[in-house]
Amino acid sequence: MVRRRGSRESRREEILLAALDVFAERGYTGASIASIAERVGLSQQGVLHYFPSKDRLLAEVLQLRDERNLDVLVLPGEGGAITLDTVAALVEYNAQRRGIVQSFTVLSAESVIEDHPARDFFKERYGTSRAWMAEVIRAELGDELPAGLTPEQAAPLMFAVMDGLQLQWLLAPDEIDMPGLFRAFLSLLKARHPVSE
Amino acid sequence: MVRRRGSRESRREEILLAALDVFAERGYTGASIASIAERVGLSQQGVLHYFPSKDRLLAEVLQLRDERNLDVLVLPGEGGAITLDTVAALVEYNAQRRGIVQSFTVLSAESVIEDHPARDFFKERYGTSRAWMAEVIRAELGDELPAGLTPEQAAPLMFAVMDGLQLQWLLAPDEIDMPGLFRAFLSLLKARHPVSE
DNA sequence: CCGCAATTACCGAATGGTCGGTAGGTCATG
DNA sequence: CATGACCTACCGACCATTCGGTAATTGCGG
Repeated sequence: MVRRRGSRESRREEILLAALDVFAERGYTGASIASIAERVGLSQQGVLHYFPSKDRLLAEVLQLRDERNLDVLVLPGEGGAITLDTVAALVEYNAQRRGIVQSFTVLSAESVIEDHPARDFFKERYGTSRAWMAEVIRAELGDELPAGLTPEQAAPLMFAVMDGLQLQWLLAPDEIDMPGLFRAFLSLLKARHPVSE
Repeated sequence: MVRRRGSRESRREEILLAALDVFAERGYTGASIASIAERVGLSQQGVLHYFPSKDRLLAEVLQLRDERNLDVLVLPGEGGAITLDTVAALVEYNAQRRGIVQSFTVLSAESVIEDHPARDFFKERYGTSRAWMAEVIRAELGDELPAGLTPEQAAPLMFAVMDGLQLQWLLAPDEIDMPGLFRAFLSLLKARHPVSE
C-alpha cells in the first residue's frame, strides 16, 4: 500500500477540509463519513482511523474554522485594535467564501437541536463573542449609541445581522448585497443622534 | 379496526402538527416518518397513507405554519394597516412559541443546502417578504431613514435581525431578550437623523 | 331497514439502501 | 521487528418507500 502524503497532521487536515465541505453541502446529520472519505480518497474506516467518531470530527472542524476566522480578524489590526471596519472586512471576506459561510449557517442552526454535538460549542461561542463585540463597540463609539442603545444591546444585534444576512444571501446571492447591507447597519449604529456633529 | 377520530382533514392536521414538532427537534434530515407516526399513534405506513412522501409532508407543514403566522400578523391590523408595532408584536408572540421558532430556524438554514426540498419555499418567501416589508417601512417612516438608508435596505436587515436573534435566543434564552432587542433595533430605524424633532 | 359493493384507513412485511462503528487483518516504512 | 496506515468484512440499526393485504365504514339498491 502506498503511504500517500506527508505527515499524519497534514492528512488529518486534509480530512478536516473535506469534512467542512461536506457538512456545508449536507449539514451534519445529512453528511456521512463515507462521503467525506470518498472526497479524500479513503475508505470510511480510513477516516475513522484518524478521527474516532463523527462527533469528534465535527468538533475539530469547528475548532479549525474558528482559528482561521480569528486569523482574518486579528491579522489586520496588528496592535490588537480591532475596529468595526475590521468586522466589516470580515463580512466582505465571507462573501467570497460561500462554502465556509454555508457550513457555519447550517451547523449553527442545526446545533439548536437538543443533544446536538455542536450545541455547547455555539452557545459558548456566541456568549464570548457578544462580550467581546460589546467592548469593541464601546471602544469605538462610546457608551452613547443612537436611540439610547447600549453596547451590550448592539452586540447581539450585530451578530444577528451578520447571521441573518448570511441566510438570505445564501438563498439569493444576486438579490442580497451582504457586505453593503452590513455596512448600512453599521452606519445606523454610528449615526449621531440628537444633533449632527 | 377502530376509526379513531373525525374527518380525514382533522387526521391530516394532527399529523402535520406532530411533524412540525419532530422537524423542530431533529431537523428535516434527522426526522423519520416513523418518529412522526409514533407521536400520533400510527405506523409509518399510516402516515404515508395521508401524505405520499416525506417531501410532501414537509411542504404542507411549511404551508400550514405560514398561514398561521399570517393570521397573527394580519388579524390585529384589521383595516389592512400593518405597522412596525404589529411586527414587534409578532416577535413577542414568537418568544412564547419556542417550538415554532425552532422549526423555522432549523428548516430555513437547512434549506440552504442544494436540492433541499424546502429551498424554493424559503427563497420565494424571503423575496416576497422583503418587498412587502419595504412597503410597510415606507408607509410608516417614509423614504428618509437614519444614515441615508432606503426602505429596500432596511427590509432585509429587519428579517436578518429577526432570524439572527432567534438563533441566539434558542441557544441562550436567559441571556437574550429577543423582543426587547428587536424593539431596540426598531428604535434605531425610527430615530430622527440630523436634528431632534 | 337490510344486504352488499365500494371505499377508506390503516398495518405487516419486505425491498434496497445507508448509517456509524468494530474487529481483525495486511503491508510498507523506519 | 514494531508501528502506523490503511483495508475488507462485518454488525445491528434505521431509512423512505412499495406491495399486498384486512378490517371498518359508507353509500346505495332494494
